[in-house]
Amino acid sequence: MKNVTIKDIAKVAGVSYATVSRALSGSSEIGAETRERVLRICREMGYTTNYVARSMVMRRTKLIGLIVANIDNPFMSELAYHIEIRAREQGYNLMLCNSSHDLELERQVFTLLVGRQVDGIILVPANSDSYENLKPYISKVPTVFMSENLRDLPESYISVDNYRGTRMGTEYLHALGHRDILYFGRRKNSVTHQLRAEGYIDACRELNMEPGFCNSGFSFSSIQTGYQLARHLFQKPLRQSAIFAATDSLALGVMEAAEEAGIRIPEDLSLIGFDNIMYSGLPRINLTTVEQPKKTMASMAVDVLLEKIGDASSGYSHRILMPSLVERGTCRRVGAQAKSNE
Amino acid sequence: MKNVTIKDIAKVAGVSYATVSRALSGSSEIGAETRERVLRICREMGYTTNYVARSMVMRRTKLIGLIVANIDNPFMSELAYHIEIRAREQGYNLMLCNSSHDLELERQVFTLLVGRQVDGIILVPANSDSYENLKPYISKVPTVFMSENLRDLPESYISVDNYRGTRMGTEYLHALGHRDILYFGRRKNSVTHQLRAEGYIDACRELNMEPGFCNSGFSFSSIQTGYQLARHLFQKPLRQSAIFAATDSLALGVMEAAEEAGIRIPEDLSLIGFDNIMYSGLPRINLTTVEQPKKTMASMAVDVLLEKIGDASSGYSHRILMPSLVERGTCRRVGAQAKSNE
DNA sequence: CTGAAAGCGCTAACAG
DNA sequence: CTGTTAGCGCTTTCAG
Repeated sequence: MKNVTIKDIAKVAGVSYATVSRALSGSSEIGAETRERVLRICREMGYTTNYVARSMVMRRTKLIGLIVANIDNPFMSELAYHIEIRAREQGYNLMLCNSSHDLELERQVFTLLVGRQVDGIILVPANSDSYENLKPYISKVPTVFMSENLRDLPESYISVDNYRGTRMGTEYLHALGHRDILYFGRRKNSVTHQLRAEGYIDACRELNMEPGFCNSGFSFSSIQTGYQLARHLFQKPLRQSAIFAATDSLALGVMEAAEEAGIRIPEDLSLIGFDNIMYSGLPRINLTTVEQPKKTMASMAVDVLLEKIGDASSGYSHRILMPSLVERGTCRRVGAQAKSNE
Repeated sequence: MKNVTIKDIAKVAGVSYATVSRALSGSSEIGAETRERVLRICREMGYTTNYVARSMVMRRTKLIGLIVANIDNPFMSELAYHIEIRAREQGYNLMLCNSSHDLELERQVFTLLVGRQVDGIILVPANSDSYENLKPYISKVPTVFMSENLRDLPESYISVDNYRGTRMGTEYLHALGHRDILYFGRRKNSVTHQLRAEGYIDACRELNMEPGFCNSGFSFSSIQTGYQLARHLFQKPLRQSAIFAATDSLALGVMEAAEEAGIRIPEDLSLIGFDNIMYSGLPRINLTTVEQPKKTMASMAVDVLLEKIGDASSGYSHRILMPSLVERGTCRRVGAQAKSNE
């Protein structure tokens, strides 16, 4: 199991181990024949660089810490997939941690990652308190936030334009003839969610509709949450002809409850989500939704982070990407009179 | 950005830095008052252990490499989730890599992880050639394979009893009155898939049914693959009354194609899958399937790996877990005459 | 162009 | 109980 080191190969090559290091690093200050010979011996002896030792002296690890609330969540695992690939392209590897939506745990893994000497951290925060929660530690390592919008906080983040997203969705529903739309799953402790709600509200105002809400409090979005909430909601007949769910997961929960309550989608009720997770494109689900450009967000997060790693004195940047509407099968055109009937 | 080291705190505490190390490691050979004082100073100065340096001398990193074909796949991200949590409980962190179902890439990231000095590797292989592919490198680091069954190869793996799984499913379908079942998506380069096919075949034999196949060649399972294959299949009227899909993803593809072809599930066709990915429990999907106990598999993989790390001379172990049937809504009871009609 | 030597931050003998 | 010292494997001046 003993790995062959630079010294071992120096010995058989009959050179100093500094020379081996030079050959390996492609340094110019080394003779071509020596380089070839050393490299050949490396290959023959199956040498592999010890990155731990290298990191020690180079004072960088080429490691990025990735903290997600829950990798077993389609939105985050899709991000993680693209982040890993992009990072590796750039010579970085990923150290993955789940915060399990827990601020305490999030802080714990953050400091742990710092102790591991990661060169930077990409974070999909547990909630809007994450920034405050991590503030004392963030100065220790280049960090970029993802998905959660930090408004004008002095830290880099990548986010979609959530406000525009819900505006677009609301306008789409309006164009389809809906005049009474329920915003479902408004969440408290998330700026992202607040912005989504604001986009919806403003669109309603401009289109002369009355905003209406079904709040989810502090619980983060999941199919479960959506289901519970919707089940309660469907106990009384619903005035609205459409539901705008704050996330696709929530929308999926709505679907489940609707099924149970005998409410047909889209015949009786139109439904639109936000995120465009993979589930949503499934046959029978076919959820109309507002898409977040996850692959772009992922590469951008890596790029912004590497920039920051490269130049510690650089400032911070906020990148807001445009969402887009994905029309599928859960929204139905309703007549002008649909509003008064429903 | 300069981190405070053991030396810095030794200086202000007025002790040697070995003493600081002792205080930190909770060594017994140190005075209680000294320990307290040192620890207090550590806290005050915001000291954090440099794990890279520690790894260097301890010759272990407390890092586990996790290679999955594609983290953006519900089966694997669920495994990853549980693996990460279990590993962290045991003081290990995860280095995550995607092989993207590519043997060449898989080898690349494997050696990369070895160079990173991970203490062990958990691998969800790209296909059945992974073992051969990685053979020269596996000796360098404790490794456990997951999900793919290695038969009697001398390497540790965790797998579900795939043979029993399809047997169970087939018997279930038979008990529901089905007498002609199509096995869908039989794959070539995977022992796991071969075992699933065998379980189906043997069950058919014993129950006096004629096995029938729709093969997927070498392409790994995905909704796409299932859809393409099923679309082709549904061009001619189907003799069978039920389809056993080799994986849930494939089954989802079947659903999509069935929808398009106007075939109702389960009214016209019963469908059963394998894996029980999260998608399958979704409203409207509600896929009957054979479940793999993913959380158990994940903890077990970590435990087996740590055992191996702890005792390099220990042998290998094959752990085969029992699958279970999850009855949902895609299989329908058919009359005794259903067979002759369909 | 190549060798010698210092040192990254930490642990672990070995002395005292 | 505490200090001294020698590395872990590698990169990087600094001499030659």
